[in-house]
Amino acid sequence: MRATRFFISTTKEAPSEAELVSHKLMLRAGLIRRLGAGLYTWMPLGLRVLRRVEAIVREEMNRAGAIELLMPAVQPAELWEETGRWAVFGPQMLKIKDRHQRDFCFGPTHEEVITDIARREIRSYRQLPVNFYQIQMKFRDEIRPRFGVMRAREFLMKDAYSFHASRDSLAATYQTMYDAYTRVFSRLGLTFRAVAADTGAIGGSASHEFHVLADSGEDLIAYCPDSDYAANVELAEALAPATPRAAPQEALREVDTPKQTTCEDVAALLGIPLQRTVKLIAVMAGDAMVALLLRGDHTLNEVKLGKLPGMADFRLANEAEIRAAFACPPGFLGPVGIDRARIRVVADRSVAVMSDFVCGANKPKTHLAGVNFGRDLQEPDLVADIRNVVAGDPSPDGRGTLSLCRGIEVGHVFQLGSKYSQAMNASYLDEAGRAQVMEMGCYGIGVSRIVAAAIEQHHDERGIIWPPTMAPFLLVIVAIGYGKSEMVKTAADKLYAELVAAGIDVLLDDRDERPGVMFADAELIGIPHRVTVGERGLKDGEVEYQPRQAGEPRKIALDGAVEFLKGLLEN
RNA sequence: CGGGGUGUAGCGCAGCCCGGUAGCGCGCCUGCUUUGGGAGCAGGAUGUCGGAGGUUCGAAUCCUCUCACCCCGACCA
Repeated sequence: MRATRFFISTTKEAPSEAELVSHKLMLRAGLIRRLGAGLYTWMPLGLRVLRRVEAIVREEMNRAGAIELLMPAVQPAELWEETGRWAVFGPQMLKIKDRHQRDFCFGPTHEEVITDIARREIRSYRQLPVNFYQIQMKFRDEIRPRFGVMRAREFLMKDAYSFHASRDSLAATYQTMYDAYTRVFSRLGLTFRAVAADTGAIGGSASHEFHVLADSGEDLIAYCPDSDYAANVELAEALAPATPRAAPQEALREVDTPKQTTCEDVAALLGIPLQRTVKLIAVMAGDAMVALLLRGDHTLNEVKLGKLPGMADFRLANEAEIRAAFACPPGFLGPVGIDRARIRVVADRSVAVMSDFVCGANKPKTHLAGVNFGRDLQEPDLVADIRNVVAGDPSPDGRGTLSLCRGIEVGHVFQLGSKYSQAMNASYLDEAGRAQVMEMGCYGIGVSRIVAAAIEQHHDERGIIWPPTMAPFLLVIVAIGYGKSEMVKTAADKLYAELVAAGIDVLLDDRDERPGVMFADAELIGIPHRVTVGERGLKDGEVEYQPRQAGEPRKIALDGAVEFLKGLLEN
């Protein structure tokens, strides 16, 4: 491709709306342009990258035995009513009406549509297993789209759905997909990690997320450096402390805390570690108030809490509810002396083994110290794991301690089981001629998000550094004075023609720009390899090679340049 | 949805408090010079100041309403 026949639109400054490095660079390099909140045009350069990612995903899906199809982006409401998700998905779904006032949505996902295909097409166990996939635009009306294509409303996704006659078959395809995902992200040159994940509302028995590791990631991942344990913090188990509760040493006493409403402040006032304090979080489960006890240095894990019996629809109590139940404003709540007939107490495992701790006194401007279970208050009604793990916690697999890192979720695989096939009556006849409900798996990859995630991981102060497999061009020829120097034009054209003939995806920068502009653009755009052709070198029969990633520029003979570059790019 | 903020040229911003007919940098156009790291000189074009209403002799500036976007939070297969 010649730059003068392509469309390159770079800027020195990024629009103020961009916060993330990847977002800024994508705008500056002219990969994307914003149309509205969470809506982006993929400009020619960006589209080339997107297509590269798409191609690798497609290759690996095909290799893994998945079969491509393409489903409608717009889906009728009736299908979603069959599974009950028309209501469940709620405002995240873009609902639209046609001219007959019939309800549709712009598909946020395609379980219903594919299950409808399966129940119509698959009648016999002989047709199973089968794995369909598509690469298509999805729309989810995110509460707050942000970070450019990282969390856009319209985004490109690869979604695959497998159907099985048995759980074993599902598990086998799940593993095949897991392996295929590993290949995809490896080929894309990303540093990633597969982590155990919460199955959430979609249900199912097993689930892994694939995360590109980056400090800007929205997800927190707990992993064990000494083993292969890795899990989303939403899921990572905080083991019960190994040491039993110590016997009380201190007497119960009140302490004045005139302005201290947080565990941090109270601990600082008393000069004790934060780990000696207990905080009470009041939540409502239906009409009943539940008091959650967490150590001062821990935070509530809402996913874990929601899985406890009767807590599925919990919410934080508001101030009026708190005052009614505790006769005390928030900031001084504690578990001592409360009406246990009306308020259930759920303690985190780490709190259950504490003694002589500090907590609110249910009295304004007052806390209690030297508090002990059994002596000063009843034991908790329930002891459970309801906190987020922190770095240094023991790994749930018993091998070392956990570390935390951030990740960008770019893939997710689920064993769905029969949730959708049951609801939509997708069945087949088994060998004995009996109708059986199919087992299902689903497997997603955020194709457009990968582009942003890759930039988060691969950039420097000058711009993007594409992994070669997803670069819009593998190599750029910067021709200095192309329009002025016959010598440069001749050499650059010849080199370009020979590289094109060799099947190398090369960009010839034949614009009438100053060298600095062309260098800066090549670096911003992130093309992995650069060859500079100028009169200065040509006089000695040389051109200059410079990798984007790192390393010194080196002079190479013009004569052997094509062979040199071919050899270089084959590695 | 709650809290905070911003809308002025293609992009980044100043001007607003204190009303007087809109400016800077980058980019863009023309010419000359320049050509191995975002050129120099000279000339030039570009704005319904987000929208509507109001106050005023006069509104980018003050008031009311409204829309859009951004940030924080809640939410999230």
